[in-house]
Amino acid sequence: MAQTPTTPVRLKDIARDLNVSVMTVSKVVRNCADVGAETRSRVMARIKELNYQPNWVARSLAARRTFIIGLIVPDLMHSFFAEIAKGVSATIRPLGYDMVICNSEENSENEASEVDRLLARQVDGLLIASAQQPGETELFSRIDARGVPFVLIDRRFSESSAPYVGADDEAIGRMATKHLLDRGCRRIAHIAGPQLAPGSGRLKGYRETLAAAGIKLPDACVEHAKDDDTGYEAASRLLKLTPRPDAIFGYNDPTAAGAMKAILEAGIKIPEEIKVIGVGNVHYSDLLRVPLSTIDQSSASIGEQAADILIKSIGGKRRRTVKPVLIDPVLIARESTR
Amino acid sequence: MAQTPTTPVRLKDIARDLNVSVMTVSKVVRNCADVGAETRSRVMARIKELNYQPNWVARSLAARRTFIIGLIVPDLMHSFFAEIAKGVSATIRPLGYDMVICNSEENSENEASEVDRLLARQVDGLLIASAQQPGETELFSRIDARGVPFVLIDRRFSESSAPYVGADDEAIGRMATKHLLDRGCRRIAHIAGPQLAPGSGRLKGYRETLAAAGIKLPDACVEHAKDDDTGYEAASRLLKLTPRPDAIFGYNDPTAAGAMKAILEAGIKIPEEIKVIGVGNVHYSDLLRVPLSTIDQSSASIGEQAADILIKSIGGKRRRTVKPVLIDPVLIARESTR
DNA sequence: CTGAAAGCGCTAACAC
DNA sequence: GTGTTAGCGCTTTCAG
Repeated sequence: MAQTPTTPVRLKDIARDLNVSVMTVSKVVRNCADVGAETRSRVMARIKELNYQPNWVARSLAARRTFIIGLIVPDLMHSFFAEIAKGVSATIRPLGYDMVICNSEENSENEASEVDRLLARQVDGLLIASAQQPGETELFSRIDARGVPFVLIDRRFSESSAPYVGADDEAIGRMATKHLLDRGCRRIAHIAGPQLAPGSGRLKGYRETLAAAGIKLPDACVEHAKDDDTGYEAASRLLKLTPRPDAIFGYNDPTAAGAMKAILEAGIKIPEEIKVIGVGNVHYSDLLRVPLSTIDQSSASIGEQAADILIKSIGGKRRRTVKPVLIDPVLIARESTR
Repeated sequence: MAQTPTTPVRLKDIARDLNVSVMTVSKVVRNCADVGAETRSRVMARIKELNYQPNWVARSLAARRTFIIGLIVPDLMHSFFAEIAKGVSATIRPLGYDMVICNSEENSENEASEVDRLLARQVDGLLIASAQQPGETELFSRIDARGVPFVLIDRRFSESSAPYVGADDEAIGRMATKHLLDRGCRRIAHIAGPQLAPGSGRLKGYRETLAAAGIKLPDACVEHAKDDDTGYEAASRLLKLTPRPDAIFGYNDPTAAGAMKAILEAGIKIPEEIKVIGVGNVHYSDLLRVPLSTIDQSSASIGEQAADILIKSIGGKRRRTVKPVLIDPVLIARESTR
């Protein structure tokens, strides 16, 4: 069991055994073309035999490339970010990259120090769902100055020229609201999220759609949730309005689920008396007493596409400005808006 | 914005500027004691001025330590593992470690290749929620042979002498079952999970507790869920038994939530006619139509303690065998077992 | 096709 | 206290 640690095999060892130079072995390992067929197979044989594994730290230092990319998210527990992480990982792994994940805890200073750590580790690129204040792009300039490519995800900063990949939040807002209109609702309340890109985009889409339909609602029809857990209270307040809303659009699923809870507790029927829709298609939406209609934002796809753009700009020249990628939302209609 | 990439400052640059040796600067950076007070402050000043950041790749190569630990989980989307990851991260970050996360997709070969990658990256240690077949410990021996410390989490392999940290699954099974007994239930059905450590531990605890209470139930009272999403079907089958169960214990929350859905759809009342309990305390348990009672397994704490043991065995000598750490479960009683 | 020379940026060990 | 000598294990560059 606990045998004495084995010193890993090095290029040098193989070279010595075979009476060739370290260079030759290195070339075989990296699949360079300019190696004689016979030499190559002798080397390959020995490599298998000794189960040689390149030391990536040494390789990274010499090649000035780590094949590591950094991912910074505000909170891994949020299934949205976990799914992005999964999408990123699935995209980069086959290309030989690994990913180090950092949590900023939704705090801009943590984020900055994570960025510094990652840069010190010489990551080849960065993916950031940023917790910087809107408009605050000093951190991004710093990364730029280092010449390390990065892609912003989920939270957009139009002041930075960095590529951006995220859900199309305005489209989400429009889609949810339109769906509710199509179902015959007219007094559509909204529980809005924090004033970051996603929350305000969805709110904007909601307002536009109502306006386009010629519907005017009192300001009280929009509640603001600080937090994922405040859907319940927000909905409780909305239920006291007269006339009562006939629909509630929650800026994400937890909020909408909280709203559903408040509604059902008040003895009001979903979807007959109030329809409810959320955003995110979290995996339990379907398990709620009334399965929750939702807008799917294809989180995995956000991770995949962001990773894709990043990888390309790593290999490539100075990055040409990439147009923001807005992922199209998909409506998942379930019982709560039947 | 897109200014030309700046070459990072090196120890050498500072040394040259100040007419001291690279070593001296290195010592200041690492806070070694043996540096003159004045020299030190001159160096420090220049470090700030130039915003010097050590190159961790070079440092890792020279010091033969990366301060990176690898975490391998079957699925990041599972909030249980995401929470573990968060706990790990929170524990190691302040100590200067970073974490690279790999997904095995619940596949033993993926896991093995991830382990190899991580070893090639010279990680200082490994945390593994393993997808190896029960009893299959060849992979672990390989890691041992390399002398890299690792800690097993969630899935236990008693054949390996590696430290283990996980929930106390038998205690979980006992606690859930006992709670149901205390509530007056007698025909307690169980939806069991896959035959890995957690699933079978919970099943065992369930059986023991029933036996201790002198209750004998037909085999049909235990259904097996392949998958998190099969709670619904499993419960549907259980509901057809006569006499009908008066309680269902799901091996995790998604399963229990699926069961709740089936029960409510059948027009049966929770908790009056059937009580339901799950495991995991996922964050939405509370949002279900009937808030779900559950056993909390303190996932973050699993990550923290595992990371703790790992870090200690990195610094330390050959590891002394560590007793398995079983985290005590906590009962969260909600409406579904009132 | 093969290999020698020259590092990558940093640290360990030991002199001075 | 400070600096020297040697690398860590690999790749780049460029001769042969």
